[in-house]
Amino acid sequence: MTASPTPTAALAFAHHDHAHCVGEVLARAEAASLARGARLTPVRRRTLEILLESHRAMGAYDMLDRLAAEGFGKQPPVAYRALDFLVEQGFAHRINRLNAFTACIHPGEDHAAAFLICRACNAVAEAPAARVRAALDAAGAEIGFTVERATVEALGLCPTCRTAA
Amino acid sequence: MTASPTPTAALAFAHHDHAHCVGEVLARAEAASLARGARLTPVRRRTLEILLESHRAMGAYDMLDRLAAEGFGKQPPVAYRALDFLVEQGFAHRINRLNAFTACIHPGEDHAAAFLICRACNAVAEAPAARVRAALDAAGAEIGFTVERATVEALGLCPTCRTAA
DNA sequence: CAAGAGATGTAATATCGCAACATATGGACT
DNA sequence: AGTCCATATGTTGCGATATTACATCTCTTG
Ligand SMILES: [Zn+2]
Ligand SMILES: [Zn+2]
Ligand SMILES: [Zn+2]
Ligand SMILES: [Zn+2]
Repeated sequence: MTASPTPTAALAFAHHDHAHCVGEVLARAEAASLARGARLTPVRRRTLEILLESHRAMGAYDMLDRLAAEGFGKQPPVAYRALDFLVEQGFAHRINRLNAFTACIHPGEDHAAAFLICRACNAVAEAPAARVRAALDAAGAEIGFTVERATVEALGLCPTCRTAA
Repeated sequence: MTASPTPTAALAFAHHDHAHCVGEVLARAEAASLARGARLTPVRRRTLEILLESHRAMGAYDMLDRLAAEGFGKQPPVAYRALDFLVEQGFAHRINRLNAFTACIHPGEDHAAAFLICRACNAVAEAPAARVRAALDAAGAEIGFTVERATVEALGLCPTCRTAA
């Protein structure tokens, strides 16, 4: 266990000490919740854990199945509310293209993210998108548009699937 | 859903000779269809016209209502198929964030687009996104990811609404 | 004309997401 | 302690979005 680096986008497509990265992110989410007075309740915490463990983008109904199997509520709002909370707190992201959610790899920090979705294996990586965001801000500025929130989702091939093909 | 795209991104948020811009774009789509052997049939053509005339992002079911009222089929696939065709041909774009579709302002050309969505008036502008795309390609390349298709959607304030506020 | 491809239409169903309401839980305050 | 209130959790029911499967029609091509 060297240092304790922020999980990087590259990790999403590679093997790694997953249990460790789950614990790391979860601990950060807990700290951030505490710091800002948000309540990381059992359902919410478990929802984040499941997202982290699956290490993929998950649909709300997939999450609902998991939660229901563990004794939480069985109706859609249970999953949607927990997921919405995580998104609001910056602990998870919504991937519009997939109607799905994915855990954030650096929860609590303010950051622009781009999502790289492998069309072959469905892995989703969260990449830093500061430069993408800057280019988008500039494109908006040219016509007087002020960008507040951005959705950037790329479909393509991850290194592994690219090699395989 | 209330939005509005046009020939240049700047025009999207301003008044202009709309009838002319509709004709212009439609003519280009026709030429492109002819050139590549795609069949711009009556439903498809009418769907594109409606998109252009409405000058907004439209949901599939809104489009279906319009088409049904004009004597075309009344079932969802009628709208979805026509819209899918237009998207495939590059005559329209899907705005994932809105579950809606909008006419492309330069149909047939190969281009990277970013969509600027005003959160106040729901107008949608299609902005050139070559630089955004380049930045995204670079972000992917850093971890060996090959970007094939990108979805870039920004939420913010258009010039008009910004001034009003 | 016959055969096949592609387009259009319908019915039925799958998937995604939310509003409304009831109940429970946990502090804050007498 | 007990009351009050905000928040969270659970439910029913519904609305919006999207697709599959199949029937029909229309072109084109030999
Ligand atoms: Zn993130
Ligand atoms: Zn892959
Ligand atoms: Zn376009
Ligand atoms: Zn506006």
